[in-house]
Amino acid sequence: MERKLPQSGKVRLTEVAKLAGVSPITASRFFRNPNALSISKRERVESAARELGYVPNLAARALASHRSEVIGVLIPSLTNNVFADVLRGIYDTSEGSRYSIQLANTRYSNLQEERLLRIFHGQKPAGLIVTGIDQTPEARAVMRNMNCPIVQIMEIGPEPIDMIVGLSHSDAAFAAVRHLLERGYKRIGFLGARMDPRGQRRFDGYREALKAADSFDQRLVVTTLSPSTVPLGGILLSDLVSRVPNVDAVFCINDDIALGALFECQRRQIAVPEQLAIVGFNDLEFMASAVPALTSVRTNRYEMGRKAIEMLTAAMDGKPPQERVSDLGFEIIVRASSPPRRDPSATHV
Amino acid sequence: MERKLPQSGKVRLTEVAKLAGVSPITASRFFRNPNALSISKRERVESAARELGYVPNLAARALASHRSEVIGVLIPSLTNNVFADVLRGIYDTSEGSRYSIQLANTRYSNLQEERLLRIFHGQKPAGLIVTGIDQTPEARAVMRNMNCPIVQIMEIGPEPIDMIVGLSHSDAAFAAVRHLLERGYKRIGFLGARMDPRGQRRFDGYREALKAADSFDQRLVVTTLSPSTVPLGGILLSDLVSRVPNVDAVFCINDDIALGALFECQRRQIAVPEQLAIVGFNDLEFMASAVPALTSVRTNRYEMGRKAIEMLTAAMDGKPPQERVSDLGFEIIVRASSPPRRDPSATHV
DNA sequence: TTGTAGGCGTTATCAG
DNA sequence: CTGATAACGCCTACAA
Repeated sequence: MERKLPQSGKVRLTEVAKLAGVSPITASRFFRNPNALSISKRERVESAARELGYVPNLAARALASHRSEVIGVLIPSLTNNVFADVLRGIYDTSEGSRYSIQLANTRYSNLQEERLLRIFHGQKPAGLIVTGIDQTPEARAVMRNMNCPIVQIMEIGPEPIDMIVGLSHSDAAFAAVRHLLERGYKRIGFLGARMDPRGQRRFDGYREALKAADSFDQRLVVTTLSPSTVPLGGILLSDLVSRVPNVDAVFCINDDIALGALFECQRRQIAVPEQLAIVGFNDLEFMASAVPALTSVRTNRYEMGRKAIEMLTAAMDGKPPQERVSDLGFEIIVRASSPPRRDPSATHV
Repeated sequence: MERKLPQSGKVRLTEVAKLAGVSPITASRFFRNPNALSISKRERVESAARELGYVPNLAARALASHRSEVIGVLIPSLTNNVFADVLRGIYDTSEGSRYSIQLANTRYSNLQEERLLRIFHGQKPAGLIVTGIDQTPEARAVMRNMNCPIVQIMEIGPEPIDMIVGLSHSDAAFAAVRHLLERGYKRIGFLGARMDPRGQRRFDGYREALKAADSFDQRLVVTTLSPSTVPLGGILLSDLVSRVPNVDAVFCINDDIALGALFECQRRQIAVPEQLAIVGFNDLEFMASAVPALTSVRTNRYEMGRKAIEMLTAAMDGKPPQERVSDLGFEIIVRASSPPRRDPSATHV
């Protein structure tokens, strides 16, 4: 019985081997580990493959070897700039390797994440990158079954599934709020949207910093579950100033909210930073351009993606792990929106 | 000879078929075309699959069927917000289908594009999405060899490779500049960065509109090949006003440049829109929030991604093409940054 | 360093 | 509508 599929001059490993005068398995080895071949055969296979224009059939390879050369990547949003940078790091770094990226969007939903994880599970990926540390127990169970290296990205936390690279969002937020406190601000508001787990932990850092200074006040906290957008920053700021007119600084959960807050101040003729200081989070490029330039917390997002792929490929290639936890830290980038406060009641310096 | 690979309770189609009391091929049909089965068998296979937690092996499927269920997507940038929206449309829409997305980043390089296309070629994708209409002849040759439906996105133009969805960037820019002319602006500058093919065509639209009004002046054009960023918008604006101090409006190649230009005006105390009108391109969310709110050209980016997948899946599923060219158009969103000009020399209306 | 043998899980084909 | 049979192209395991 003949198969009728048009084989369109398909070149298989067998053809390459025949032309090179070696057995198929030798040719196969050439593509996976050239160094295992004698130099003469290596060269013969190489030129034969080139001559025939051989392209390996990845499906056959995956079927026979029980593993694909796919790295699954789960992120919660495609729209958020923050992930664009991480993705760039991931794609740039994986491009050199033999692995390809399979991206999926959880839309900030744990259920979606579980579902996607199950799909990935069926594809036997060589490695996996997941966002954050808040996977459900079910999701963690699926991952443990996947039998491949896994890197959690964006933040660090206790009990990593396997490897983890990121920063402590609560520490970063704590430091940002300390910066405001040290510069003399007293009534520091919090503008939060989306309030995903990382946002929650930024809020935790904010609260802890203020509690330590005995300045925490629930009325200063304005949050919503809606996705972060620039316009929303304006709405949140409006809310805050109507509730606490004498607020003197705001810590925004991210830069989009901060920009929206700045615009709202411009609209309301609230002088920034004289009447209100603003601090954002992530340090997107526009923060330096704004008028006034906006203080923010710089996170190493590109680096996070790069590092995740490096850790993963090292593990997939069987190299001993150098480190399972990589804290990429953060940096408070101080700009004009949060100068030392000129407190009328303070002595002149 | 036994294989030693731990099969870890792997559930195959055979197991499902056995439990359902049908032949493997019948079970196989269930997953591809349930309607070809009698209702009773359909139900038996379904419950058996569910009970066993069966997940199809995509590699085996691809090997046996000679086609992968992968849609290759080539975009020039991961950082640019514009593509994030398109990607969201692509991922959202493909999620329901049986196709998965393979994303690759050309980094605005034709050579990268060719290289990636060759890689995709080897993977026999079920469909392909490429950005723009400026593929090299070599790239076009590779694509023709791929023997799968192809959709070009972002813009429409002559000689589509297969299908195409987008808008005319020159028409859109022309309309934006016409808007300024009609509102009485005389010296309309152009701020351009990156200057990729779509940027070039926006410039073409700008130039044509001004030439038609006999107002084109090369000194009003400030461009750079550097990637677009908000800070760059400020630099370009500085350049423009130092060259043509009495410029009364700027058309910016995109919204990032427009925002940077606005910030620079704030810094230089140039009143917007009284002294200078600003128009951007893409209508990102922040345009409506800015102070003043910025006029822009809305493009249907999410819809572009959605439509591309729809056209592709229809073609891949063998449906007759409804349309090979889909012009999604654009809309000038007029905001406070480009009001009718109060020309001192004009009569009062 | 190289080769032999057999199977990975699915689907195409054709016959009922 | 259903089933028997034979691939799909490559790789693992083992032996030499």
